[in-house]
Amino acid sequence: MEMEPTDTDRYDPEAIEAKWQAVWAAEGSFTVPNPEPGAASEGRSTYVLEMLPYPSGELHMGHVFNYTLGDVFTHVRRRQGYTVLRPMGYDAFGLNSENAAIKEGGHPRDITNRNIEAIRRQMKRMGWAIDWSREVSTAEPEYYRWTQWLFLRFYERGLSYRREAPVKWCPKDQTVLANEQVIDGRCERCGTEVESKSLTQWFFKITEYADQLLDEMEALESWPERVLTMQRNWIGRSEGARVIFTVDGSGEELPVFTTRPDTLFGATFFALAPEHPLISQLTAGTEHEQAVADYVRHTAARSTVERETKEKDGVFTGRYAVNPVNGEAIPIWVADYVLMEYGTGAIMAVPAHDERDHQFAERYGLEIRQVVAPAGGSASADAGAFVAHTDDEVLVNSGEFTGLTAPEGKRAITAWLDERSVGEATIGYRLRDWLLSRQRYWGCPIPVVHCDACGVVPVPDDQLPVLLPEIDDYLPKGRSPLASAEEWVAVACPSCGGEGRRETDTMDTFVDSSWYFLRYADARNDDAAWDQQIVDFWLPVKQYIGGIEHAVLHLMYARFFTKALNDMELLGFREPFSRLFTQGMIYRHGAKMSKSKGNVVSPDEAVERYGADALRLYILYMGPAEQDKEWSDAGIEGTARLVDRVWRLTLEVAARGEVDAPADGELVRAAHRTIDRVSDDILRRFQFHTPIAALFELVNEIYRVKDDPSRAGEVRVATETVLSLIQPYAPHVAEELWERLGGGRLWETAWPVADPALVASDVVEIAVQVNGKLRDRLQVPAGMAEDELIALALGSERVQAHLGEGSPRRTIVVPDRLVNVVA
RNA sequence: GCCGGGGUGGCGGAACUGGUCAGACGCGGCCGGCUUAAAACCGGCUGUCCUUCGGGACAUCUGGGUUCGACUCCCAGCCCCGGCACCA
Repeated sequence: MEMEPTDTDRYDPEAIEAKWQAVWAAEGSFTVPNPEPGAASEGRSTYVLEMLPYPSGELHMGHVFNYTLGDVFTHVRRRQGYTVLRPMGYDAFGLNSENAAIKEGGHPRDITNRNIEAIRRQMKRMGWAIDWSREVSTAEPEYYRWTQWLFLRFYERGLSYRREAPVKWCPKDQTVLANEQVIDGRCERCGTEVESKSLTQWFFKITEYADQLLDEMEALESWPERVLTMQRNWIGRSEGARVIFTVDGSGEELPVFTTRPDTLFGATFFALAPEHPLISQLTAGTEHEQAVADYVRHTAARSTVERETKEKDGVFTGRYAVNPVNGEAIPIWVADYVLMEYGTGAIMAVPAHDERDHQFAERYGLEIRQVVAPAGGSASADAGAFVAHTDDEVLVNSGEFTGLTAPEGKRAITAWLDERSVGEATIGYRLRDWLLSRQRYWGCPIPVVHCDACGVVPVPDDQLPVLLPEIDDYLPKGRSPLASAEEWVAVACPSCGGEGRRETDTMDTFVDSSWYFLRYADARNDDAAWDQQIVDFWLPVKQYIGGIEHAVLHLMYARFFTKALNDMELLGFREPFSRLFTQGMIYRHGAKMSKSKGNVVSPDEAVERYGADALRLYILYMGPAEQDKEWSDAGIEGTARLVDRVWRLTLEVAARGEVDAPADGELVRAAHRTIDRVSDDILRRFQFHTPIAALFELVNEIYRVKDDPSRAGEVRVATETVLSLIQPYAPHVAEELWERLGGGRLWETAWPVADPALVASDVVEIAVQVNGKLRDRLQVPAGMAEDELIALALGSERVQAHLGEGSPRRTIVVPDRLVNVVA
């Protein structure tokens, strides 16, 4: 008679997950102590880090993916005997959280704290092995005190400064944005078209590190090529020359930047950006003054997007610039395709060799003079700008430089200019300084005081933190809401004691997240941002995991911070993240999961339905971690089935107790091969989906023979292997079943190592090919000699059938793998 | 335009340094078992075409090439994705 299954026999994820989560919490299982002073960071300690979440809502599947990936890696490393620092925190300040608060109606602090609680609960429900003793929130004074302290260190070194500059303004968010936060002329967060304004703002001098950010990429292991490319593109280094033209008549200098000094003899006009400060002076009192002023005004009224898309236009100033290389005076125009932000805001225009200059010259009938020609060719009739450049092109119509190749010409002309102090080799960058101030409430206050007598005065370290004042009306209104906290703003000048006013702008959230990975190492330090010995022990982060969307923003800012702090001798390393892994995004029904599209599957929903373990397995099984993936509701049922199969299998094995059957055989060999595959995939290849396929295979194999009593010993060994290998992916069910099998704490056991003798097989299958086509397969003992293999292969009937008459011309043997007979 | 990454069944993908019918594993589909029945579960089949059922031919975006042997290497092209872009 079949017995009714009892409750403890049925797989109940909710109950066992709650049980083990409680055990881990009670025992502080994943808490990692700081090292003893003087401990070397070499050897068996490591730092695994995933990008911290914004608490602007609940966790979504992208987070589940990110943190499960890190969790699997962490478990394996810990079981290999490594001490793994694996902390968690919340990027709690900033537009994300503040906008969430505005939407929900409430104070940002309350909404943020509520979201943090929800996220923490979700994280615990997923069973991630996090060291909760190091949890930080960037919006707490214990944290942002040190953000302010760091700002002051940058300020002391001239790496943060204030200046008036044209800046990008988001009219919806009512705040300025960093260049990195403007995508296609729109606000990165809300998609609103940004405007241009001239404002006095705070900047970090990241441009000073442009070359180091490029050159020190060499030190980065296994950063994805696309991330490095994006950073290179963003920094936009280009080598060229600074050439000093002069205003005809006044002699005033008009420097330009060009990457093509070899085309200097082809400059037929000169152009200034409409914002160029010299324009009014050049035209003052001339007949052109009115027309030029009108043009400048018109251009200013155009949006950035309009200016970029319409046909280039401009206006003549009536003045001329003198070309230093030949003394020629060329007309100075004002043209809207010249950008004030790049180079010097002025260009020498070479219509024959630049597409844009060519268009402009055509439109206004300006001279086009070819000075570079293809090798062996000569100056051709005008047929558009000749911009192709290969190294064998030669200079023509270029005075004493005629006949040189283009690269030679570049060097020679630059050297000629340099000798006469009218130019020099120089490098241009696309990268601009990082605009860090924001006219919003929910951020870290900038710790300076403005004093009429003393100017900008830093708040002394011992007066930190400058607490963010509690105000009711925090809504953005164009100037910082902090300005309305009058009692807070009014403060004695730390320098002279006179009347001072606090800075009312707050910092960009990316400042908070540019150093959080340092704080984790020494999260509870009340005396310093960190103890350098401790930070140097854990860091750099050995494995960083996060979304591709931070390829330029966060990842470049954090690199900049680390380099600057290293230069201040606060850190012993120059790159924060040795290895980086960027995960793909999760889609459903072909679109990114989002509330507005109604295609969201919440982690809570999936956990309730299938359990955290099935979700953890599925999220990693979907496909290669670095690619975008499509969520499938049916797909998760596959891994839920796997968990259930393992559950039923183990209970059967446990019910049998000890068995007499031998604990070796083909199934044990299969188990050892699986150990090899799983370890190699995770540790060497950083691949997380194929190990699950390997586990599916092993479980399938066990199921095929599990009812054969003579194999009960093998079945037990293989089942234990499955539990051990699945533990990083499905820690709750693995732990529960391990306990039921009579084991101790599975998460504390050593990660299994395959026995090489069991991985290798004594019988191998040899492929026999004729002319590269497979015709037969032979089972032979491993290590068979080549001539024996050839003899066997030639003896095969199938081979003979395809060989026909005559003897083979050649045979190729790959030991233990194949024989190829060439007829 | 410049830079980077890709293109494999109905779908997600596997094949790691060129070497066993390319397509593991999962999803979906088909068939069978169990069941009064259904679900669940268990087992089998599932690239295309031909077949005398032994097998054979074709097949990893397209076209060439290297090689005994190519998803993998080389050349040319097409397509998709990402970054940068009036950047001088």
